Amino acid sequence: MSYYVTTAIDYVNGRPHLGHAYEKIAADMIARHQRLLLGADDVFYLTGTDEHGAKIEKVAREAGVSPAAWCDEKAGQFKEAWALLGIVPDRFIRTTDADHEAMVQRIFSRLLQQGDITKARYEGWYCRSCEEFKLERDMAEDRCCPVHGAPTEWQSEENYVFLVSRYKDRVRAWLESDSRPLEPEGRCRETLNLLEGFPDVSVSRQSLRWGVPVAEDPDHVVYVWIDALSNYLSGIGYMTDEKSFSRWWPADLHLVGKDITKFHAIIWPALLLALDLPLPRKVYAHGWVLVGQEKMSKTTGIVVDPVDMAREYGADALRYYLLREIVFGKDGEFTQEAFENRVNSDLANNFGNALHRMLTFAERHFAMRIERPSELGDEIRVLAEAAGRAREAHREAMERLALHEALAAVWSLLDEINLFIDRMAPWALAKAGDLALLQQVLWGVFESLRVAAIMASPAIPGLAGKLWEQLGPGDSLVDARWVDTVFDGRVGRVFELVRTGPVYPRIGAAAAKGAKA
RNA sequence: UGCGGGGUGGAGCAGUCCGGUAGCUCGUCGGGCUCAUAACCCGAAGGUCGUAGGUUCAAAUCCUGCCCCCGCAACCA
Repeated sequence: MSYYVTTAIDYVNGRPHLGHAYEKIAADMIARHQRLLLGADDVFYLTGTDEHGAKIEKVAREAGVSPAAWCDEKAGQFKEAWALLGIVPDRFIRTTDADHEAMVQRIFSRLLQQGDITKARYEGWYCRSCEEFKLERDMAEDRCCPVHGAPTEWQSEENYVFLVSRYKDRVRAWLESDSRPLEPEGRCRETLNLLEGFPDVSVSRQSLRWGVPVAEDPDHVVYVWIDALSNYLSGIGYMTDEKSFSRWWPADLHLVGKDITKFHAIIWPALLLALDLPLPRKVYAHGWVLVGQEKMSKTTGIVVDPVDMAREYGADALRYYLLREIVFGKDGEFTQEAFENRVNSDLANNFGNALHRMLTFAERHFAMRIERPSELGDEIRVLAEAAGRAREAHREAMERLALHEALAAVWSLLDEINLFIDRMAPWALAKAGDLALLQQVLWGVFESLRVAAIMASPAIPGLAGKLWEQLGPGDSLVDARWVDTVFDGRVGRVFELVRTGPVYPRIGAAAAKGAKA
Protein backbone atom coordinates (compact mmCIF):
# COMPACT_ATOMS: atom_id res chain seq x y z
CA MET A 1 0.00 0.00 0.00
CA SER A 2 1.14 3.50 -0.82
CA TYR A 3 -0.41 6.91 -1.17
CA TYR A 4 0.61 9.67 -3.56
CA VAL A 5 -1.00 13.10 -3.16
CA THR A 6 -0.31 16.26 -5.11
CA THR A 7 -1.43 19.87 -5.05
CA ALA A 8 -1.54 22.31 -7.90
CA ILE A 9 1.81 24.01 -8.33
CA ASP A 10 1.64 27.74 -7.73
CA TYR A 11 2.46 30.37 -10.29
CA VAL A 12 5.24 32.54 -8.90
CA ASN A 13 4.05 35.91 -10.12
CA GLY A 14 3.30 36.95 -6.56
CA ARG A 15 3.64 36.03 -2.92
CA PRO A 16 1.87 33.04 -1.42
CA HIS A 17 -1.63 34.02 -0.36
CA LEU A 18 -4.32 32.48 1.78
CA GLY A 19 -5.77 30.44 -1.08
CA HIS A 20 -2.44 28.84 -1.91
CA ALA A 21 -1.98 28.04 1.76
CA TYR A 22 -5.43 26.51 2.08
CA GLU A 23 -4.77 23.92 -0.58
CA LYS A 24 -1.35 22.99 0.78
CA ILE A 25 -2.69 22.73 4.31
CA ALA A 26 -5.51 20.47 3.21
CA ALA A 27 -3.10 18.25 1.30
CA ASP A 28 -0.78 18.23 4.29
CA MET A 29 -3.56 17.04 6.57
CA ILE A 30 -4.42 14.29 4.12
CA ALA A 31 -0.78 13.26 3.74
CA ARG A 32 -0.24 13.21 7.49
CA HIS A 33 -3.37 11.15 7.99
CA GLN A 34 -2.14 8.67 5.41
CA ARG A 35 1.20 8.54 7.20
CA LEU A 36 -0.69 7.50 10.32
CA LEU A 37 -2.42 4.77 8.38
CA LEU A 38 0.42 3.51 6.22
CA GLY A 39 3.63 4.78 7.78
CA ALA A 40 5.70 7.71 6.59
CA ASP A 41 7.67 5.71 4.03
CA ASP A 42 4.58 4.81 2.08
CA VAL A 43 3.24 8.31 1.53
CA PHE A 44 4.48 10.85 -1.00
CA TYR A 45 3.29 14.43 -0.90
CA LEU A 46 4.27 16.59 -3.86
CA THR A 47 3.86 20.34 -4.18
CA GLY A 48 5.86 23.09 -5.81
CA THR A 49 5.90 26.04 -8.15
CA ASP A 50 5.09 26.77 -11.78
CA GLU A 51 7.74 29.16 -13.03
CA HIS A 52 7.65 29.57 -16.80
CA GLY A 53 5.70 31.87 -19.04
CA ALA A 54 5.19 35.38 -20.28
CA LYS A 55 3.93 36.79 -17.02
CA ILE A 56 7.05 35.74 -15.21
CA GLU A 57 9.22 37.25 -17.93
CA LYS A 58 7.27 40.43 -17.51
CA VAL A 59 7.27 40.77 -13.73
CA ALA A 60 10.95 39.89 -13.63
CA ARG A 61 11.74 42.56 -16.21
CA GLU A 62 9.74 45.09 -14.25
CA ALA A 63 11.63 44.15 -11.12
CA GLY A 64 14.88 44.49 -13.01
CA VAL A 65 16.04 40.93 -12.45
CA SER A 66 16.41 37.84 -14.60
CA PRO A 67 13.48 35.43 -14.71
CA ALA A 68 15.66 32.82 -13.07
CA ALA A 69 16.58 35.11 -10.20
CA TRP A 70 12.97 36.12 -9.79
CA CYS A 71 11.84 32.51 -9.63
CA ASP A 72 14.53 31.57 -7.14
CA GLU A 73 13.37 34.29 -4.83
CA LYS A 74 9.68 33.50 -5.16
CA ALA A 75 10.11 29.76 -4.88
CA GLY A 76 12.08 30.46 -1.72
CA GLN A 77 9.19 32.48 -0.34
CA PHE A 78 6.76 29.67 -1.02
CA LYS A 79 9.00 27.10 0.59
CA GLU A 80 9.52 29.28 3.62
CA ALA A 81 5.83 29.96 3.96
CA TRP A 82 5.01 26.26 3.84
CA ALA A 83 7.67 25.45 6.41
CA LEU A 84 6.24 28.08 8.69
CA LEU A 85 2.76 26.62 8.27
CA GLY A 86 3.94 23.14 9.18
CA ILE A 87 3.44 21.86 5.63
CA VAL A 88 5.84 19.03 4.96
CA PRO A 89 5.99 17.86 1.35
CA ASP A 90 8.21 14.98 0.34
CA ARG A 91 9.37 16.99 -2.62
CA PHE A 92 9.00 20.62 -3.57
CA ILE A 93 9.17 20.60 -7.34
CA ARG A 94 9.93 23.58 -9.54
CA THR A 95 9.18 23.53 -13.24
CA THR A 96 12.66 24.97 -13.71
CA ASP A 97 14.26 21.91 -12.09
CA ALA A 98 16.62 20.22 -14.51
CA ASP A 99 15.01 16.80 -14.26
CA HIS A 100 11.59 18.28 -14.91
CA GLU A 101 12.71 20.25 -17.95
CA ALA A 102 14.42 17.23 -19.45
CA MET A 103 11.32 15.12 -18.97
CA VAL A 104 9.08 17.77 -20.53
CA GLN A 105 11.18 17.71 -23.68
CA ARG A 106 11.04 13.95 -23.87
CA ILE A 107 7.28 13.86 -23.35
CA PHE A 108 6.83 16.48 -26.04
CA SER A 109 9.00 14.54 -28.46
CA ARG A 110 7.16 11.35 -27.86
CA LEU A 111 3.75 12.93 -28.41
CA LEU A 112 5.04 14.59 -31.55
CA GLN A 113 6.33 11.29 -32.90
CA GLN A 114 3.05 9.59 -32.13
CA GLY A 115 1.09 12.27 -33.92
CA ASP A 116 -0.71 13.38 -30.78
CA ILE A 117 0.90 16.76 -31.27
CA THR A 118 0.78 18.45 -34.66
CA LYS A 119 1.75 21.82 -35.97
CA ALA A 120 -1.10 24.18 -36.68
CA ARG A 121 -1.72 27.83 -37.22
CA TYR A 122 -3.04 29.59 -34.16
CA GLU A 123 -4.83 32.83 -34.85
CA GLY A 124 -6.60 35.32 -32.69
CA TRP A 125 -6.78 38.74 -31.13
CA TYR A 126 -3.69 39.37 -29.11
CA CYS A 127 -3.12 41.83 -26.30
CA ARG A 128 0.49 42.97 -26.16
CA SER A 129 0.24 43.98 -22.53
CA CYS A 130 -1.12 40.64 -21.36
CA GLU A 131 0.90 38.75 -23.94
CA GLU A 132 -2.14 36.65 -24.45
CA PHE A 133 -4.71 35.80 -27.04
CA LYS A 134 -8.18 37.01 -26.15
CA LEU A 135 -11.42 35.41 -27.14
CA GLU A 136 -14.05 37.48 -28.88
CA ARG A 137 -16.46 37.13 -25.98
CA ASP A 138 -13.90 38.12 -23.37
CA MET A 139 -13.04 41.42 -24.96
CA ALA A 140 -14.39 44.84 -24.21
CA GLU A 141 -15.86 47.10 -26.90
CA ASP A 142 -13.99 47.53 -30.16
CA ARG A 143 -11.92 44.47 -29.37
CA CYS A 144 -10.10 46.14 -26.54
CA CYS A 145 -8.40 44.14 -23.88
CA PRO A 146 -10.69 43.93 -20.81
CA VAL A 147 -7.68 44.27 -18.54
CA HIS A 148 -5.68 47.01 -20.24
CA GLY A 149 -8.31 48.71 -22.33
CA ALA A 150 -5.85 48.85 -25.21
CA PRO A 151 -6.87 47.58 -28.63
CA THR A 152 -5.90 44.01 -29.41
CA GLU A 153 -4.30 43.06 -32.68
CA TRP A 154 -4.87 40.17 -35.04
CA GLN A 155 -1.99 37.76 -34.86
CA SER A 156 -1.35 34.39 -36.23
CA GLU A 157 1.46 32.09 -35.34
CA GLU A 158 2.45 28.55 -35.91
CA ASN A 159 1.88 26.45 -32.84
CA TYR A 160 2.02 22.91 -31.80
CA VAL A 161 -1.36 21.56 -30.83
CA PHE A 162 -2.19 18.60 -28.66
CA LEU A 163 -5.10 16.64 -30.06
CA VAL A 164 -7.31 16.26 -27.01
CA SER A 165 -10.06 15.14 -29.36
CA ARG A 166 -8.34 11.80 -29.85
CA TYR A 167 -8.96 10.88 -26.24
CA LYS A 168 -12.30 12.48 -25.45
CA ASP A 169 -14.25 9.25 -25.44
CA ARG A 170 -11.86 7.58 -23.07
CA VAL A 171 -11.77 10.63 -20.83
CA ARG A 172 -15.55 10.62 -20.72
CA ALA A 173 -15.61 6.94 -19.86
CA TRP A 174 -13.13 7.58 -17.09
CA LEU A 175 -15.14 10.49 -15.67
CA GLU A 176 -18.29 8.40 -15.72
CA SER A 177 -16.71 5.34 -14.16
CA ASP A 178 -17.98 4.01 -10.85
CA SER A 179 -14.84 4.89 -8.97
CA ARG A 180 -15.89 8.57 -9.19
CA PRO A 181 -12.51 9.91 -10.18
CA LEU A 182 -13.66 13.52 -10.05
CA GLU A 183 -15.27 14.96 -6.96
CA PRO A 184 -17.27 16.75 -5.69
CA GLU A 185 -20.03 15.33 -7.85
CA GLY A 186 -21.21 18.68 -9.17
CA ARG A 187 -17.81 19.38 -10.63
CA CYS A 188 -17.93 16.09 -12.49
CA ARG A 189 -21.22 16.95 -14.15
CA GLU A 190 -19.86 20.35 -15.04
CA THR A 191 -16.76 18.86 -16.57
CA LEU A 192 -18.71 16.31 -18.59
CA ASN A 193 -20.66 19.19 -20.09
CA LEU A 194 -17.49 21.07 -20.89
CA LEU A 195 -15.98 18.03 -22.50
CA GLU A 196 -18.48 18.19 -25.37
CA GLY A 197 -17.06 21.28 -26.97
CA PHE A 198 -13.56 21.03 -25.65
CA PRO A 199 -11.02 22.06 -28.29
CA ASP A 200 -7.54 20.83 -28.98
CA VAL A 201 -5.08 22.89 -27.02
CA SER A 202 -2.05 24.80 -28.09
CA VAL A 203 1.04 23.45 -26.35
CA SER A 204 3.79 25.74 -27.57
CA ARG A 205 4.54 29.42 -27.97
CA GLN A 206 6.85 31.23 -30.34
CA SER A 207 6.58 34.59 -28.66
CA LEU A 208 7.97 33.20 -25.44
CA ARG A 209 11.54 32.65 -24.39
CA TRP A 210 11.21 31.77 -20.70
CA GLY A 211 10.29 28.14 -20.93
CA VAL A 212 11.41 24.71 -22.01
CA PRO A 213 12.49 24.76 -25.67
CA VAL A 214 10.95 22.26 -28.04
CA ALA A 215 13.88 20.02 -28.94
CA GLU A 216 12.78 19.55 -32.53
CA ASP A 217 12.03 23.21 -33.11
CA PRO A 218 13.94 25.54 -30.77
CA ASP A 219 12.00 28.61 -31.89
CA HIS A 220 9.18 27.19 -29.85
CA VAL A 221 8.83 26.88 -26.15
CA VAL A 222 6.59 24.32 -24.45
CA TYR A 223 3.47 25.98 -23.17
CA VAL A 224 1.85 25.51 -19.78
CA TRP A 225 -0.20 22.33 -20.26
CA ILE A 226 2.58 19.91 -20.84
CA ASP A 227 5.04 21.91 -18.78
CA ALA A 228 2.99 22.37 -15.63
CA LEU A 229 0.69 19.36 -15.43
CA SER A 230 3.52 16.92 -16.00
CA ASN A 231 5.16 17.91 -12.71
CA TYR A 232 3.06 15.15 -11.21
CA LEU A 233 5.17 12.73 -13.23
CA SER A 234 8.62 14.28 -13.01
CA GLY A 235 8.14 14.79 -9.28
CA ILE A 236 8.29 11.04 -8.75
CA GLY A 237 10.89 10.19 -11.37
CA TYR A 238 9.03 9.48 -14.60
CA MET A 239 11.59 8.55 -17.27
CA THR A 240 14.46 8.84 -14.83
CA ASP A 241 13.71 6.60 -11.88
CA GLU A 242 11.36 3.88 -12.95
CA LYS A 243 11.49 2.19 -9.57
CA SER A 244 10.24 5.25 -7.77
CA PHE A 245 7.77 6.06 -10.51
CA SER A 246 6.13 2.67 -10.58
CA ARG A 247 5.88 2.75 -6.82
CA TRP A 248 3.85 5.98 -6.71
CA TRP A 249 1.99 6.21 -9.97
CA PRO A 250 -0.98 6.45 -10.49
CA ALA A 251 -1.56 9.30 -8.08
CA ASP A 252 -4.12 8.61 -5.40
CA LEU A 253 -5.19 12.21 -5.23
CA HIS A 254 -4.70 15.38 -7.21
CA LEU A 255 -5.97 18.18 -5.04
CA VAL A 256 -6.81 21.21 -7.14
CA GLY A 257 -8.80 24.43 -7.03
CA LYS A 258 -12.22 24.32 -8.62
CA ASP A 259 -11.18 26.72 -11.37
CA ILE A 260 -8.57 24.40 -12.79
CA THR A 261 -10.73 21.30 -12.63
CA LYS A 262 -11.08 21.06 -16.36
CA PHE A 263 -7.36 21.01 -16.95
CA HIS A 264 -6.95 18.18 -14.50
CA ALA A 265 -10.01 16.27 -15.57
CA ILE A 266 -9.78 16.72 -19.33
CA ILE A 267 -6.35 17.76 -20.61
CA TRP A 268 -4.39 15.86 -17.98
CA PRO A 269 -6.08 12.46 -18.45
CA ALA A 270 -5.85 12.95 -22.21
CA LEU A 271 -2.11 13.51 -21.90
CA LEU A 272 -1.74 10.48 -19.69
CA LEU A 273 -3.68 8.33 -22.11
CA ALA A 274 -1.42 9.55 -24.90
CA LEU A 275 1.56 8.53 -22.79
CA ASP A 276 -0.08 5.20 -22.14
CA LEU A 277 -0.09 5.75 -18.39
CA PRO A 278 -2.82 4.83 -15.90
CA LEU A 279 -5.13 7.65 -14.88
CA PRO A 280 -5.14 9.14 -11.37
CA ARG A 281 -7.43 7.52 -8.83
CA LYS A 282 -8.99 10.79 -7.80
CA VAL A 283 -9.08 14.44 -8.69
CA TYR A 284 -10.68 16.52 -5.97
CA ALA A 285 -11.66 20.14 -6.56
CA HIS A 286 -11.79 22.24 -3.44
CA GLY A 287 -13.48 25.63 -3.13
CA TRP A 288 -12.18 29.13 -2.52
CA VAL A 289 -11.45 30.89 0.68
CA LEU A 290 -13.28 34.15 0.27
CA VAL A 291 -12.35 37.26 2.12
CA GLY A 292 -14.98 39.94 1.84
CA GLN A 293 -13.55 43.17 0.54
CA GLU A 294 -14.74 45.34 3.36
CA LYS A 295 -13.55 42.78 5.84
CA MET A 296 -10.04 43.19 4.50
CA SER A 297 -10.03 46.88 5.31
CA LYS A 298 -6.99 48.21 7.06
CA THR A 299 -9.12 50.15 9.53
CA THR A 300 -10.12 46.93 11.27
CA GLY A 301 -6.53 45.79 11.17
CA ILE A 302 -7.36 42.64 9.27
CA VAL A 303 -4.71 41.38 6.96
CA VAL A 304 -5.09 37.87 5.68
CA ASP A 305 -1.57 36.93 4.79
CA PRO A 306 -0.99 33.31 5.77
CA VAL A 307 2.54 34.04 6.89
CA ASP A 308 1.45 36.93 9.08
CA MET A 309 -1.38 34.84 10.48
CA ALA A 310 0.99 32.04 11.39
CA ARG A 311 3.39 34.44 13.06
CA GLU A 312 0.64 36.11 15.04
CA TYR A 313 -1.55 33.18 16.04
CA GLY A 314 0.51 30.11 15.27
CA ALA A 315 0.39 27.92 12.21
CA ASP A 316 -2.00 25.47 13.82
CA ALA A 317 -4.64 28.08 14.54
CA LEU A 318 -4.79 29.01 10.87
CA ARG A 319 -4.64 25.39 9.79
CA TYR A 320 -7.44 24.43 12.16
CA TYR A 321 -9.67 27.29 11.16
CA LEU A 322 -9.39 26.59 7.45
CA LEU A 323 -9.84 22.86 7.83
CA ARG A 324 -12.68 22.94 10.34
CA GLU A 325 -14.69 26.02 9.42
CA ILE A 326 -14.82 25.47 5.69
CA VAL A 327 -16.87 22.59 4.33
CA PHE A 328 -14.29 20.83 2.22
CA GLY A 329 -15.20 21.10 -1.44
CA LYS A 330 -17.22 24.27 -0.99
CA ASP A 331 -16.28 27.89 -0.87
CA GLY A 332 -15.66 29.23 2.58
CA GLU A 333 -15.12 32.55 4.19
CA PHE A 334 -12.37 33.94 6.29
CA THR A 335 -13.26 36.58 8.82
CA GLN A 336 -11.23 37.62 11.80
CA GLU A 337 -14.26 37.26 14.06
CA ALA A 338 -15.06 33.73 12.96
CA PHE A 339 -11.39 32.85 13.22
CA GLU A 340 -11.07 34.04 16.80
CA ASN A 341 -14.34 32.39 17.82
CA ARG A 342 -13.46 29.08 16.30
CA VAL A 343 -9.92 28.99 17.57
CA ASN A 344 -10.74 30.16 21.09
CA SER A 345 -13.67 27.83 21.46
CA ASP A 346 -12.12 24.70 19.97
CA LEU A 347 -8.40 24.99 20.56
CA ALA A 348 -8.21 26.91 23.81
CA ASN A 349 -11.47 26.07 25.60
CA ASN A 350 -11.72 22.45 24.56
CA PHE A 351 -8.54 20.97 23.25
CA GLY A 352 -6.14 22.58 25.69
CA ASN A 353 -8.40 23.19 28.60
CA ALA A 354 -9.69 19.64 28.87
CA LEU A 355 -6.19 18.58 29.83
CA HIS A 356 -5.49 21.53 32.01
CA ARG A 357 -8.55 21.23 34.19
CA MET A 358 -7.40 17.78 35.31
CA LEU A 359 -3.83 18.67 36.05
CA THR A 360 -4.45 19.93 39.56
CA PHE A 361 -5.88 16.59 40.65
CA ALA A 362 -3.02 14.70 39.10
CA GLU A 363 -0.57 16.91 40.89
CA ARG A 364 -2.24 16.99 44.29
CA HIS A 365 -3.19 13.35 44.60
CA PHE A 366 -0.91 11.36 42.30
CA ALA A 367 2.30 13.35 41.99
CA MET A 368 1.62 13.74 38.24
CA ARG A 369 1.84 10.02 37.63
CA ILE A 370 -1.36 8.21 36.64
CA GLU A 371 -1.08 4.49 36.21
CA ARG A 372 -3.75 2.53 34.49
CA PRO A 373 -6.17 1.32 37.15
CA SER A 374 -6.35 -2.45 37.38
CA GLU A 375 -10.00 -2.21 36.48
CA LEU A 376 -12.06 0.30 34.60
CA GLY A 377 -15.61 0.80 35.80
CA ASP A 378 -18.67 1.18 33.60
CA GLU A 379 -18.48 4.95 33.95
CA ILE A 380 -15.14 4.91 32.19
CA ARG A 381 -16.39 2.48 29.57
CA VAL A 382 -18.68 5.27 28.38
CA LEU A 383 -15.60 7.28 27.52
CA ALA A 384 -14.03 4.33 25.77
CA GLU A 385 -17.11 3.97 23.62
CA ALA A 386 -17.13 7.66 22.79
CA ALA A 387 -13.49 7.42 21.75
CA GLY A 388 -14.29 4.41 19.58
CA ARG A 389 -17.16 6.22 17.89
CA ALA A 390 -15.00 9.24 17.21
CA ARG A 391 -12.32 7.02 15.76
CA GLU A 392 -14.71 5.36 13.35
CA ALA A 393 -16.36 8.62 12.33
CA HIS A 394 -13.01 10.27 11.81
CA ARG A 395 -11.61 7.57 9.60
CA GLU A 396 -14.78 7.30 7.58
CA ALA A 397 -14.91 11.05 7.01
CA MET A 398 -11.27 11.12 5.95
CA GLU A 399 -11.99 8.42 3.39
CA ARG A 400 -14.57 10.75 1.85
CA LEU A 401 -12.16 13.66 2.20
CA ALA A 402 -14.72 15.37 4.42
CA LEU A 403 -11.93 17.02 6.34
CA HIS A 404 -14.24 19.27 8.34
CA GLU A 405 -16.34 16.30 9.43
CA ALA A 406 -13.27 14.36 10.42
CA LEU A 407 -12.30 17.17 12.76
CA ALA A 408 -15.85 17.52 14.03
CA ALA A 409 -15.64 13.88 15.08
CA VAL A 410 -12.55 14.54 17.17
CA TRP A 411 -14.14 17.56 18.79
CA SER A 412 -17.27 15.63 19.61
CA LEU A 413 -14.99 13.38 21.65
CA LEU A 414 -13.64 16.45 23.43
CA ASP A 415 -17.21 17.46 24.22
CA GLU A 416 -17.79 14.02 25.67
CA ILE A 417 -14.69 14.39 27.78
CA ASN A 418 -15.90 17.65 29.24
CA LEU A 419 -19.31 16.15 29.87
CA PHE A 420 -17.73 13.16 31.50
CA ILE A 421 -15.70 15.36 33.82
CA ASP A 422 -18.81 17.22 34.87
CA ARG A 423 -20.71 14.03 35.46
CA MET A 424 -17.92 12.38 37.45
CA ALA A 425 -17.10 15.55 39.40
CA PRO A 426 -13.51 14.66 40.30
CA TRP A 427 -13.48 17.56 42.78
CA ALA A 428 -16.18 15.76 44.74
CA LEU A 429 -14.25 12.48 44.55
CA ALA A 430 -11.17 14.23 45.84
CA LYS A 431 -13.07 15.74 48.71
CA ALA A 432 -14.64 12.41 49.58
CA GLY A 433 -11.24 10.75 49.43
CA ASP A 434 -12.28 8.25 46.73
CA LEU A 435 -8.86 8.12 45.16
CA ALA A 436 -9.50 4.83 43.40
CA LEU A 437 -12.33 6.24 41.34
CA LEU A 438 -10.52 9.54 40.92
CA GLN A 439 -7.62 7.67 39.38
CA GLN A 440 -9.96 5.95 36.96
CA VAL A 441 -11.52 9.25 35.97
CA LEU A 442 -8.18 10.92 35.41
CA TRP A 443 -6.75 8.00 33.54
CA GLY A 444 -9.84 7.82 31.35
CA VAL A 445 -9.65 11.50 30.53
CA PHE A 446 -5.96 11.37 29.71
CA GLU A 447 -6.36 8.26 27.61
CA SER A 448 -9.17 9.90 25.65
CA LEU A 449 -7.07 13.00 25.17
CA ARG A 450 -4.20 10.89 23.95
CA VAL A 451 -6.45 9.37 21.31
CA ALA A 452 -7.81 12.79 20.38
CA ALA A 453 -4.30 14.18 20.05
CA ILE A 454 -3.31 11.54 17.51
CA MET A 455 -6.45 12.04 15.47
CA ALA A 456 -6.04 15.80 15.56
CA SER A 457 -2.35 15.70 14.74
CA PRO A 458 -2.65 15.71 10.94
CA ALA A 459 -4.54 18.99 11.18
CA ILE A 460 -2.69 20.58 14.08
CA PRO A 461 0.63 18.79 14.45
CA GLY A 462 2.17 21.45 16.66
CA LEU A 463 -0.60 21.72 19.21
CA ALA A 464 -1.16 17.99 19.26
CA GLY A 465 2.52 17.68 20.08
CA LYS A 466 2.24 20.17 22.89
CA LEU A 467 -0.68 18.30 24.40
CA TRP A 468 1.14 15.01 23.99
CA GLU A 469 4.22 16.34 25.73
CA GLN A 470 2.22 17.36 28.79
CA LEU A 471 0.35 14.06 28.86
CA GLY A 472 3.60 12.12 28.94
CA PRO A 473 2.15 8.87 27.61
CA GLY A 474 5.57 7.26 27.39
CA ASP A 475 6.09 7.24 23.64
CA SER A 476 6.41 9.82 20.91
CA LEU A 477 3.60 11.35 18.92
CA VAL A 478 5.85 11.34 15.88
CA ASP A 479 5.89 7.56 15.96
CA ALA A 480 2.17 7.22 16.54
CA ARG A 481 0.18 5.17 14.07
CA TRP A 482 -3.50 4.76 13.51
CA VAL A 483 -3.65 1.60 15.66
CA ASP A 484 -2.60 3.75 18.59
CA THR A 485 -5.92 5.57 18.47
CA VAL A 486 -7.59 2.60 20.13
CA PHE A 487 -8.68 3.53 23.64
CA ASP A 488 -6.76 1.45 26.16
CA GLY A 489 -5.18 -0.37 23.25
CA ARG A 490 -1.84 -0.85 24.95
CA VAL A 491 -1.33 -2.77 28.14
CA GLY A 492 -0.88 -0.71 31.27
CA ARG A 493 -0.27 2.72 29.84
CA VAL A 494 1.02 5.22 32.37
CA PHE A 495 0.75 8.99 32.09
CA GLU A 496 3.60 11.04 33.48
CA LEU A 497 2.27 14.53 33.29
CA VAL A 498 4.21 17.68 32.83
CA ARG A 499 2.80 21.13 33.29
CA THR A 500 4.20 23.52 30.73
CA GLY A 501 1.42 26.06 30.40
CA PRO A 502 -1.62 26.37 28.16
CA VAL A 503 -1.60 24.27 25.02
CA TYR A 504 -3.25 27.16 23.23
CA PRO A 505 -3.87 30.43 25.07
CA ARG A 506 -7.07 32.22 24.15
CA ILE A 507 -6.69 34.93 21.56
CA GLY A 508 -7.24 38.21 23.36
CA ALA A 509 -6.53 36.76 26.79
CA ALA A 510 -3.18 38.47 27.12
CA ALA A 511 -4.64 41.74 25.91
CA ALA A 512 -7.51 41.48 28.40
CA LYS A 513 -5.10 40.76 31.23
CA GLY A 514 -2.89 43.60 30.15
CA ALA A 515 -5.85 45.94 30.13
CA LYS A 516 -6.78 44.94 33.66
CA ALA A 517 -3.25 45.24 34.95
C1' U B 1 -27.05 32.70 -23.35
C1' G B 2 -25.00 28.00 -21.43
C1' C B 3 -23.23 25.55 -17.16
C1' G B 4 -22.26 25.18 -11.88
C1' G B 5 -23.13 26.70 -6.76
C1' G B 6 -26.29 29.06 -3.19
C1' G B 7 -31.09 31.21 -0.81
C1' U B 8 -32.46 27.17 6.61
C1' G B 9 -33.98 31.13 13.92
C1' G B 10 -29.74 37.86 15.04
C1' A B 11 -24.79 36.23 12.27
C1' G B 12 -22.18 32.13 9.82
C1' C B 13 -23.33 27.34 8.27
C1' A B 14 -24.63 21.53 8.47
C1' G B 15 -28.67 18.56 6.99
C1' U B 16 -31.13 17.76 0.88
C1' C B 17 -28.08 12.12 -3.02
C1' C B 18 -30.97 7.24 0.63
C1' G B 19 -38.46 11.87 2.37
C1' G B 20 -40.58 10.65 8.78
C1' U B 21 -39.32 14.80 15.89
C1' A B 22 -35.15 21.24 12.00
C1' G B 23 -29.19 20.51 14.00
C1' C B 24 -24.23 22.99 14.88
C1' U B 25 -20.96 27.23 16.12
C1' C B 26 -21.23 32.25 17.72
C1' G B 27 -24.45 35.83 19.96
C1' U B 28 -28.72 36.88 23.69
C1' C B 29 -31.27 35.52 28.45
C1' G B 30 -31.55 32.42 32.95
C1' G B 31 -29.36 28.62 36.03
C1' G B 32 -25.40 25.12 37.77
C1' C B 33 -20.33 23.90 38.97
C1' U B 34 -15.84 25.68 41.06
C1' C B 35 -11.11 21.38 38.59
C1' A B 36 -9.44 24.67 34.53
C1' U B 37 -6.99 29.21 29.78
C1' A B 38 -13.37 34.86 32.32
C1' A B 39 -12.89 28.22 30.81
C1' C B 40 -16.88 23.67 31.66
C1' C B 41 -22.21 21.82 32.20
C1' C B 42 -27.74 22.52 32.01
C1' G B 43 -32.03 25.17 30.34
C1' A B 44 -34.76 29.15 27.51
C1' A B 45 -36.15 32.60 23.71
C1' G B 46 -35.77 32.83 18.40
C1' G B 47 -36.96 29.58 11.98
C1' U B 48 -44.37 28.93 7.84
C1' C B 49 -36.11 25.72 5.73
C1' G B 50 -36.47 31.99 -1.28
C1' U B 51 -41.40 31.56 -3.75
C1' A B 52 -45.86 29.18 -6.32
C1' G B 53 -47.69 24.57 -7.38
C1' G B 54 -47.32 19.03 -7.66
C1' U B 55 -46.24 13.79 -5.84
C1' U B 56 -46.97 11.35 -0.91
C1' C B 57 -50.02 8.98 4.93
C1' A B 58 -45.64 12.28 5.44
C1' A B 59 -41.09 17.17 1.97
C1' A B 60 -35.90 21.62 4.02
C1' U B 61 -35.30 16.73 1.62
C1' C B 62 -38.43 14.20 -4.65
C1' C B 63 -40.83 16.78 -9.41
C1' U B 64 -42.22 21.47 -12.17
C1' G B 65 -42.43 26.85 -12.81
C1' C B 66 -40.71 31.51 -11.00
C1' C B 67 -37.63 35.25 -8.12
C1' C B 68 -32.92 36.75 -6.00
C1' C B 69 -27.38 36.20 -5.04
C1' C B 70 -22.52 34.31 -6.51
C1' G B 71 -19.05 31.87 -9.70
C1' C B 72 -17.29 29.76 -14.30
C1' A B 73 -17.16 29.83 -19.76
C1' A B 74 -10.10 27.72 -21.96
C1' C B 75 -4.99 29.14 -18.90
C1' C B 76 -5.61 34.31 -11.40
C1' A B 77 -5.84 28.17 -5.52
